[in-house]
Amino acid sequence: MISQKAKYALRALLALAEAGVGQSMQISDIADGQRIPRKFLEQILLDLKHRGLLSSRRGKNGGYALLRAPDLITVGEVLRLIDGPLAPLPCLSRMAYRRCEDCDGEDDCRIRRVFAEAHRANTAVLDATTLADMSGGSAHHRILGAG
Amino acid sequence: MISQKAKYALRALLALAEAGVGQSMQISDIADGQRIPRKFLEQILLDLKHRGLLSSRRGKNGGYALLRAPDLITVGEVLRLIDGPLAPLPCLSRMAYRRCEDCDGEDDCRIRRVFAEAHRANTAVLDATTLADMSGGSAHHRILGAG
DNA sequence: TTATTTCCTATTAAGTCGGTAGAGATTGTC
DNA sequence: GACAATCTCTACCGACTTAATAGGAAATAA
Ligand code: FES
Ligand code: FES
Repeated sequence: MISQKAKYALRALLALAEAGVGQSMQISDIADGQRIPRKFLEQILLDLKHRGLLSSRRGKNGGYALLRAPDLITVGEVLRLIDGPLAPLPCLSRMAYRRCEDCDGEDDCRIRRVFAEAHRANTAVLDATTLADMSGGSAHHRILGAG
Repeated sequence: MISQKAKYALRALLALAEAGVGQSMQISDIADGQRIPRKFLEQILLDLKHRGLLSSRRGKNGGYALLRAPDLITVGEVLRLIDGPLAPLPCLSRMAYRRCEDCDGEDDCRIRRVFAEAHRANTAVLDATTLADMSGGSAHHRILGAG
């Protein structure tokens, strides 16, 4: 399961994407519109800002805005920012690789082999789908749409 | 990430699969051979027995044995038994469906749509790969091998 | 100067993870 | 029957994560 936090993040980003790349929205507006606890959303947006996905302005007429076009932000990227590694095994993570201490060797590991394939299939979808694809309404996106 | 427990379970089942369907192995033998904490493995095997995957016998010369042929036990099934639902969202789980209370409707939910596809891709692999496939050494198995 | 808004840190309650501990029940052997 | 081996069951533990909530500090606009 993805975390509730990641789900909130995606909904918030989707709202910002639909507002437009330069356009800013305030926390309260997003929280109200998307049914997200306000103070929780504060943390999430702040986090996304620190990680370079959003810009912000304080004070009156402040708010958050996307720093990148929606078709350049993938679901996989957002998920990794919020929930951490997508990989089902530490030895398969690209962002947080860790050797499996209880396995003999990665090349021979039969568990690793099957999960590598499942992981590849999974991330093929998540890393190919952008916020723009999600907004579009159609389930098709870059890779699958072309296939 | 899958849990350490699930990883242990798969390794133990793989050991039992290689011993043969009727053949039994003792907890200690599996624990030693697979580098799994003995008492933890006890719980895992007991759990797998209660869930109908293993048979057991107590007392001297006791042990555990597979109740089904290795080519009839999928990785996906084991994972669901140990870790619970594989689905990335409650509204996508077949074994533990729960409505998403913070979403408007499932048909319109854009988050649901992308994760449904990722989930389908993921489980296509996990539900098609059996213990026998894993033992086989080749990365190919039923569905992918045929495609 | 005041209202508005984001920024930041701390705290919390409940749950999960990866074990450990120890007594009980069953089976085989002498 | 005694005894050892083995699985069975329940409880417990510390560390960590999750989904928030709280409250004040800092910046901005009017
Ligand atoms: S090497 Fe990572 S699961 Fe075996
Ligand atoms: S309906 Fe389940 S994520 Fe929206």
